Amino acid sequence: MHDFKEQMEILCGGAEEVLPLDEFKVKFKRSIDENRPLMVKYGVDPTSPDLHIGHAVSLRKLRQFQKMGHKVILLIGDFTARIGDPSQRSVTRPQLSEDEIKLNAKTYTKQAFKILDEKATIIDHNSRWFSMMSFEDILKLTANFTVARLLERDDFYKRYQENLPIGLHEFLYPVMQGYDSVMLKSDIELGGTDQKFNMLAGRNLQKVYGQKPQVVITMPILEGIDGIQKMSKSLGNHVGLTDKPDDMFGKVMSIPDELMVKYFRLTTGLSKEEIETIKKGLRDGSLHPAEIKRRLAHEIVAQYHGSKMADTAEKEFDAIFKERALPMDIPEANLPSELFEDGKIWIVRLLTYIGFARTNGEARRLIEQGGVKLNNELIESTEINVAVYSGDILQVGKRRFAKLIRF
RNA sequence: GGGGGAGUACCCGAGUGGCCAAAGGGGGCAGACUGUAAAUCUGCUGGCGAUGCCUACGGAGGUUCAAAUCCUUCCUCCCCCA
Repeated sequence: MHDFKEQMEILCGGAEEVLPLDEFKVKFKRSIDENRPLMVKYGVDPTSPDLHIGHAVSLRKLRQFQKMGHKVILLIGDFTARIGDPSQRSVTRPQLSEDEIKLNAKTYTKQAFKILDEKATIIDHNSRWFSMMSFEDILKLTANFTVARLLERDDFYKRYQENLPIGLHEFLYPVMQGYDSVMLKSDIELGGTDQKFNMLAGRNLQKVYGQKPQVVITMPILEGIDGIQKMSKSLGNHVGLTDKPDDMFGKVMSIPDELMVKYFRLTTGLSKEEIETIKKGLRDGSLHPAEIKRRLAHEIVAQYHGSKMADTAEKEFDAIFKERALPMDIPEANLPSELFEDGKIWIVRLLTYIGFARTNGEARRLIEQGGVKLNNELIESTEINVAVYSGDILQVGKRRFAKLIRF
């Protein structure tokens, strides 16, 4: 076992903020002295079950706690999800049914246990208390907050300043999240920096209810592979925990260079020193960015698929992008014979039929821009009919391939 | 309850009678380059087997030779005052 200082360092490493730090030290010390595990709360939104390496940032931190003998409470926000959170934008989120939520939560936990230790994890649901509350209970609860206080949250503050709408129920989210902490008597709550205000609300409420306030640990938000917006499935810039090794490798390779160090810090198990070396090497040019990025990709893939699969993914990546070879598995596209006339098919029709272009217009554009190859030969005209034999390879752009099968 | 503002393509957003399939940006796609699907640069970005036709500026009507633009009406959203 590491000593106290070392443990603290590990637990705080990569975190954006620990609020307040000395309280954390005290709690942590006492937990060791009394041999009593800390209860670390982590709230989960069961609306989108697919986890990505952005979620993994927090999950990995939780795992560190578990490794030191502490417990994680995975709180499924099933109550909130049932109401649907329309915060921001006008997009009304579909309200989820209880069954859907259950299913999502199940997928979620299954994926989370790729990182977390199931034995040291307690799963709970906030419907357990919220569904029992009366309006009177709610009023009593909300009386612990003032509007001025809630307006401190910078998201609310900004919207208020800019005359943008703030839904009343949105005001209640921090209240609810805080109440979760009361019900769970959590010692620590972990979450993204975007959760800071809500988590701090938990501290206030716990004090009101005579509990020792939780320590709040915020984790940085990981940008997606576009390097700009936060990683999210709906933005399509995510690296999913269940992505195939090849995809995972490729996606990581496409992050902007500037993000590499952050990714190392938040998504891999590399030590502080190793990361420092990388950082320096990149700065003085002694390390090649492409090499570093492939190491990053390898590290990440290895975590979820094992290092053997990571090796294969790396080789595959080289084959396609360095040597411009064909990938190993090319999806097959079946072409029924009625598509053909005299053994030939209009190239535009072929592209749309396979799904490489949504419309004929799009297919024409691809051809005009020199992005379409049949058996490695550039298609130069939109007005030709091509003969197709089983096993022929159709390629669009650099990375879309199909093996054509006639039947 | 009263007053005001807005709704344009995947998103943001310009356009106040014809030159509008609609500026600009973002995103997406393709090409070049290379170190990768980074960065940068260039091009494309409603549909149709296509020098034309069709569909489109919240919905429905109307005025006009001609409507994103003017009128009527409905819907939706927002703000301010009370």
